[in-house]
Amino acid sequence: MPKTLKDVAIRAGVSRSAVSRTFTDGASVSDKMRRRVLKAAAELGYSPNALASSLTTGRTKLIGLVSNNFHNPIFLEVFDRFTRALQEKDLRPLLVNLSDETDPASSVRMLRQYSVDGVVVASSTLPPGFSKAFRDAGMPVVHAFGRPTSSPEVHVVGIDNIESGRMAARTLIARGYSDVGFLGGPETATSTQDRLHGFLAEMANHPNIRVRHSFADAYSFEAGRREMLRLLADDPAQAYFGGDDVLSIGALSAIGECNLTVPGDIGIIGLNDMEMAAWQNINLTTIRQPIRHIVASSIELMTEMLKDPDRLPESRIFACEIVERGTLRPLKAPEAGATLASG
Amino acid sequence: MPKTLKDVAIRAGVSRSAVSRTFTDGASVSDKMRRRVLKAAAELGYSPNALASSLTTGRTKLIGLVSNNFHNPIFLEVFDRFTRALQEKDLRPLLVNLSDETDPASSVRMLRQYSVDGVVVASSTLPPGFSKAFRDAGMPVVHAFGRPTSSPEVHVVGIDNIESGRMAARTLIARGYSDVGFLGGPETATSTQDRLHGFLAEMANHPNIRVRHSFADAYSFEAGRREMLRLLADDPAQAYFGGDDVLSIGALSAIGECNLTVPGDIGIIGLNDMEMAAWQNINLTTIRQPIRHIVASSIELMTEMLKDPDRLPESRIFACEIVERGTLRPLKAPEAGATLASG
DNA sequence: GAAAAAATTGCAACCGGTTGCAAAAGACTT
DNA sequence: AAGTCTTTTGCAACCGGTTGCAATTTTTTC
Repeated sequence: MPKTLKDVAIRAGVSRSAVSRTFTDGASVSDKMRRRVLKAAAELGYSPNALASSLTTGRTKLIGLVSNNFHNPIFLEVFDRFTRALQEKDLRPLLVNLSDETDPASSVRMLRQYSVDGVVVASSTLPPGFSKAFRDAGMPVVHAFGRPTSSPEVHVVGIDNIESGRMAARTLIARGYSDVGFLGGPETATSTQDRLHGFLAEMANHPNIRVRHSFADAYSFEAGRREMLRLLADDPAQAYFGGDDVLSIGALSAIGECNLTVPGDIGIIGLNDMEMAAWQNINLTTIRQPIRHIVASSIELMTEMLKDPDRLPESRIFACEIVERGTLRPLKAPEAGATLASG
Repeated sequence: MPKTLKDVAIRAGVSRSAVSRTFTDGASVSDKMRRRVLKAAAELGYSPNALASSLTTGRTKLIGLVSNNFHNPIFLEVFDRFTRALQEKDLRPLLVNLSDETDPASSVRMLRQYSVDGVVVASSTLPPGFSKAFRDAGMPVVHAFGRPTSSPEVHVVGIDNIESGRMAARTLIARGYSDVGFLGGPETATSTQDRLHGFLAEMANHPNIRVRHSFADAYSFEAGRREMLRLLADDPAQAYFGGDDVLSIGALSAIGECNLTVPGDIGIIGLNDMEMAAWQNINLTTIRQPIRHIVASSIELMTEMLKDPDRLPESRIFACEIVERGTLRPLKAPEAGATLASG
């Protein structure tokens, strides 16, 4: 049913090469020829078959978009941005849902069968083994929201989780809390570990502050709520650094359910700054992860890789910033500056 | 770099056809041959190129997953379910983000270039013109979350919005509200129109109940909040049927900001039953849209279409159900049954 | 054990494009 | 107008598979 190169060639009375050339830019075609071909093509409603051309060119313009985060609303925004950015560059996202996949092998096969030009892994919880498996299969890989290291094995774009842990700590310190908690996401996630590490490191400078930590078993509302209920049942801290925003919102719910107030009885600071955090009935103080930049930078890295596949892996680290809302007690003006400066 | 059919054929010392046949099921190959080929393939790490084979078979196993709803958290669940269901059937979702697209032409071209086997349109707000454009380009189409009609032009799977409007109305009536409002999504969306229609139709049976309606300009938190703030500023109704859950949560926020209580001062019923609706600090009474079934049914319809492209378009309508939570005043036991029965 | 039927295999053409190469056509010189 | 240099064009081979057909092998039948 769909028209082919040949149909157009016949109709225009020219060779198939001529038609092919008018549709590949940079090819040598006279203006007269081009017009003639385009006319015939328009009459037939022809559009070239990208898959067929990929056979000879070796490029499909297909990019695997791989994730296992289909429950954290922040990833809807991530997908939105990724798909738009890819489309703008004339690339097509082939979505791969790794939600309950533990073995990279089958996803590698899947993506190889479709000869994707590259793979964007968008996940804060997928182990690095996945990205490496894709790379080992010879595909350019960018791991967005991954764990940047000084000698990355694949391109990684993300935030400095250690620093964001410190940032949370400094924020709590500046507000004069003397008994704080780290309410992390899954203990095994590297992001959790790094944030905890930074948090504790910063707190170590303040021996008079009591610090404890515990973990929820997922970056989810319910996990955050459950863990907070547990904490509230037995001598809670004054303020917590929640693993991420959804988890923190779960914690807020738990606090509300126990008829305690925020920030009066308990303070919370999250991480992500998802849309919901700004909702007036949530109004979560949080650390903003610059999603826009992370996505843009990942795509940029990917297009670079497409040009030069041998590019050395690189980590791109973005700074986070505190977004002040209503779930922490206000700064105490005088000491605050001093404390921050010392951090 | 990746191995080809030919490599395997040479290594196994057989013809290319033999290799091809061992990888296409239903083809005639002896056991001995198959083992021999598989061995060679394994040694080389060969996996067939799906795109190349699509050239001759005419099937890419690529399904366009088209949506413009990248801001409503409910769609993350929708994408999750769709991608998993497709993967299970050995189909691959090619994601197309139509967020600011108004003209179907370019998306049709995009999908045709990749010879997708079919298109799933997942959207409650895309005009039917899009689905038709895909169909006219010769692709099997299923419009999920679309507007079912009695003589659909493409397959449509969704809920009966008129009936859900009635359902909301009956629910409010049963709770004895005498002054109710319809707080719709964008006025132009067919889903909004249908729900309003059903809502008003049911209310027409109860002339003693005061009814008004207005519209938010999007299915979003902020739109819902803004419209509710406007309503609260000037003689609000006792209870509202919100366009969907996000919008209703926005309305809840507005109510809270005005220091009014729910359901004491104002009642709200939403639609969707998104995950968040169940969060304890939201606890929204709502009408559940059976996403699971809608997705499953859409995929089922799609696979049917792949077998028989000439299948006549069909509407599949799923029933919704009320999910009782905390944003409406409780049922009044005696009259309630009677009122419901009369609806 | 030979003939007939069934199953397996390879050949070669094809799917819808691209591209190196040589021939043809145009543009420029003188 | 002939010769040279560019540009444009078509031919034909190729990309990585599939498949109809005929040849070959295996199995069945008597």
